[in-house]
Amino acid sequence: MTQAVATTTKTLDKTADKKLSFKEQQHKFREDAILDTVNRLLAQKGYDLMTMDEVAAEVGIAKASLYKHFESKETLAAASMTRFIEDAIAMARGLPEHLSPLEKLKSVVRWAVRIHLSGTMPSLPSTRSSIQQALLAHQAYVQRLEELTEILGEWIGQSQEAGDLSPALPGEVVLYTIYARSCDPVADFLKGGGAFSDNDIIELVVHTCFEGMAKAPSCP
Amino acid sequence: MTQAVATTTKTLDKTADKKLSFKEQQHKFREDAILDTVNRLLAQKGYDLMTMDEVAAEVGIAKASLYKHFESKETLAAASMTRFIEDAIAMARGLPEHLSPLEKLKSVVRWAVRIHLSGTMPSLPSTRSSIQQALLAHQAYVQRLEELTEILGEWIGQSQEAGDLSPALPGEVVLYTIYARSCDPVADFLKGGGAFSDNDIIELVVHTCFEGMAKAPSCP
DNA sequence: TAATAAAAATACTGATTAGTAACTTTATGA
DNA sequence: TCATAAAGTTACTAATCAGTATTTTTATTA
Repeated sequence: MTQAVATTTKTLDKTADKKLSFKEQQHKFREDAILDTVNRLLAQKGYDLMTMDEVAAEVGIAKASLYKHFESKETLAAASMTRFIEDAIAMARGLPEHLSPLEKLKSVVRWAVRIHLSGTMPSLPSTRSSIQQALLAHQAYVQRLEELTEILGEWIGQSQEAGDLSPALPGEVVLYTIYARSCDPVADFLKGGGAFSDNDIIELVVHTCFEGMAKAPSCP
Repeated sequence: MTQAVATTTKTLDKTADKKLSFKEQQHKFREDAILDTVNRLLAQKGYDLMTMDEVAAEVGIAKASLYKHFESKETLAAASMTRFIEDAIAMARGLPEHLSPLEKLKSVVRWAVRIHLSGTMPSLPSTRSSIQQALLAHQAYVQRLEELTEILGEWIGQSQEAGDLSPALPGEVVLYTIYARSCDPVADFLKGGGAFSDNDIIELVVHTCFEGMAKAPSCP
């Protein structure tokens, strides 16, 4: 695993190690295919309802083969989550420099909600899932999450100093709120209603997240 | 079931039918005890991870006895949810008349977040739970939910007309957002952090819900 | 107090599912 | 071409859990 995370998947990466010949490339390719499927299944049904048989069937391999790649269901889900956070970090780092910290934060939420709406965000439903706790034992995941948190934390501080974000709100509140809005069930409900396009939904979620629902008091 | 829903539980209701002698009273009492337990377990672990053996054990009865009261796990969860919505309706109807519609909406969110924080909100984690869909087949639940939705819908319309809520936001967006904020995982995270009291958390959630996180532009 | 009916407990069934042991195929390199 | 090692497959195990058939207890009424 020579990194090469970046966008979403299927990186062939011919440049670096030529050693990754065939077998190893194929291995990595399949591993990415597995993670893609897991992302989708986690998004659709959540950890508890996702079965290893199902994952194997959708990828088109035998269940036992799954265990040649990942040692347990827990590890598999953790890998899926980790890759997602890595994508988020890459996205955040790739944001244009000229954007204000607040605009950067909004961009992250937009990006996440779009993925959520596409049905490929491996977000474990809510706090209460058998995995949520176990996840904290997975070093790679925790490390990436901390990395992302640091990036966002910086922007939050800057936004508050710049007077774009309410300085009265504790940083953790802003951070958790941004994370929570990124997989907000409101987006699902609105999508289910069918009255709005994905873009509409994204802007509605971002707007209520940052501007709230109350009407801004008009200046006299 | 002569209604008698009201607050939380254990209504003995000696006034009405004297016919409810002992056995029947005991029956209803136990049913309420079961639902209390289910509320707590649903809040803690969610539908999929809650087992009928566990419910029985916590109530202090045998599993088979559970099935004398509720015909299936699904029915049991639906009953729990239904009672909760009934409580919400009673709460909403009991709000002081003098409050503005916006204040009433905020009060509902406050009430719900407080219950959520107390660990007794039977909210099924997110959209992806095996029960969420099945729930829509339960008449009583759907009916109560519609009733609550109508009450809140009215207040939302009034708030928008009064210029308290942004008229640009579609009513459904406001409604779904209020429902979602009522079981917002942000509250759990903040509680887990330990830095805030329940009252702090409630006000933070209500504030970000209605006023957002952006700093209100100062009037020149 | 005896008869009876409701409710509770014991002890099962059958289905599902994470994980594995043993065997087979396939690509690599000598 | 043949030995080998990795990856794949089939066919299992063991555990968990919703739901139930049967027996036992408890409470009410005659």
